[in-house]
Amino acid sequence: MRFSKSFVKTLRTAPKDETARGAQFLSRAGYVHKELAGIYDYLPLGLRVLENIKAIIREELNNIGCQEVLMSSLQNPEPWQKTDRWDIEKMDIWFKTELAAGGELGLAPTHEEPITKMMQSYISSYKDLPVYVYQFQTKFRNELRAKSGIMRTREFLMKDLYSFASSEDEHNKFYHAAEQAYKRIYDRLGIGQDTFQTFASGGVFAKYSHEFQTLTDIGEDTIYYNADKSVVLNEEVLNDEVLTELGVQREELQSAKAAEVGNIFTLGTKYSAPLGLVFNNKDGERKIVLMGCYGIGVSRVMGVIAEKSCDERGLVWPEQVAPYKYYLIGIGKEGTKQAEILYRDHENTILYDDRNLRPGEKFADAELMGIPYRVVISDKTLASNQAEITNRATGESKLVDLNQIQF
RNA sequence: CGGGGCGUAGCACAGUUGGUAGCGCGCAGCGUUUGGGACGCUGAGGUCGCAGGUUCAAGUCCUGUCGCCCCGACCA
Repeated sequence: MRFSKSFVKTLRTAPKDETARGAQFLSRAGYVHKELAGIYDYLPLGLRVLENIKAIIREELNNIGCQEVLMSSLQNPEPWQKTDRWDIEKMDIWFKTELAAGGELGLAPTHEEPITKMMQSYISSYKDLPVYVYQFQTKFRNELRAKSGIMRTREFLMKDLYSFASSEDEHNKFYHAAEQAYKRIYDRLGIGQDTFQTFASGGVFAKYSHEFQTLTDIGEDTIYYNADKSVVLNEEVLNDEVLTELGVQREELQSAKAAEVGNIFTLGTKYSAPLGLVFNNKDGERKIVLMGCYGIGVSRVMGVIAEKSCDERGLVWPEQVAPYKYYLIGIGKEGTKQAEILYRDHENTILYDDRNLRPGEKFADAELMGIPYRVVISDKTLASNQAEITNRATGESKLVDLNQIQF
């Protein structure tokens, strides 16, 4: 991308309605634009980050046999009434709307009910199982209080995956595969080091669920963990019974703030029973399908990465999620000429700052945006036919021969 | 939803006892600059969140309403 053609501008001061550091940088660097509290637009750079995160998730899920779909955002109340979740008393985060012709509709807060109903059309035999279906989809949740930029919002992008199995064995096998896939995903997103699979409340379906919690001061959850972090649990399940079950003492555990970046649940027949998702087994008996659900808040993950990967000057994206790998600056007449040539061959990986500005402003924006490598070509570097490459994370610079730069 | 703070130009802010709105950044033009947000001159940009009310006169006072931030509660 040519910076001069971008409609987005960077800001020198942070909008006063953002207080989280990562959120301030995302606004200042032009990744997102705020519409309302908890409601954001993703600008070209922000969209590229989201797409990079999605690509990693998609790859890992496809690898364990999942199939991608895209379901509707407008939802039929009927299956929700059957599971008793349509009532605002039962689910207080509903956004509801209505049809011009009469009748209510819901704006997708999640998709257990619709997908269970949808799968009725396709599952009728044990031969159809197991099956794993996921999507990247916008969810709407009428949160009482949105906060921390894109970390807790009323409209957000979520990857939700649902598994359908014919037996507990089959279910457990996939549940485990999903755990492993999640770990690989967080590793590839650059937050694996600080992300822990955590025992959490099972909500209404099961005794426990597993959350994936990433350490960050801005997180809303408090997690407790032992010395080698082999046991990690959410504060909400910190009680004697659980401690005994996990075989740890309260005194061994220390606490930290963390943000939930994923959650996996065993649903059992919670939805398949009331909605009648059944299949015939080998003996011709009707059985209820066993389900699981597995979520990752894609936009929240982006917020968590931004929050964790930044310094006084701005963002520091991990290479795999960065919107561009290189930020190219040409200084001086000849430097600019060479930069143009370089850019033309690598338009998709280079953010080329071709604006008619002094170098200092370009350096500042390169750092604010957090592009992993800054490439500078100037008379100074051209004297030896080289370019200077600076690593955003480490600050280290090195000179590389122009014809040897690997893009 | 309880408590606290706040809405004035794209962003950040000032605006005295009520007297008809200002600074910085950014933006436009010209010129000088060009390896760390440079400078000079000129200029554009506001129904002061919205709606009522009080007053000769409201950014300022009153009522209502919408929205924003923080703490807490809540969070399949």
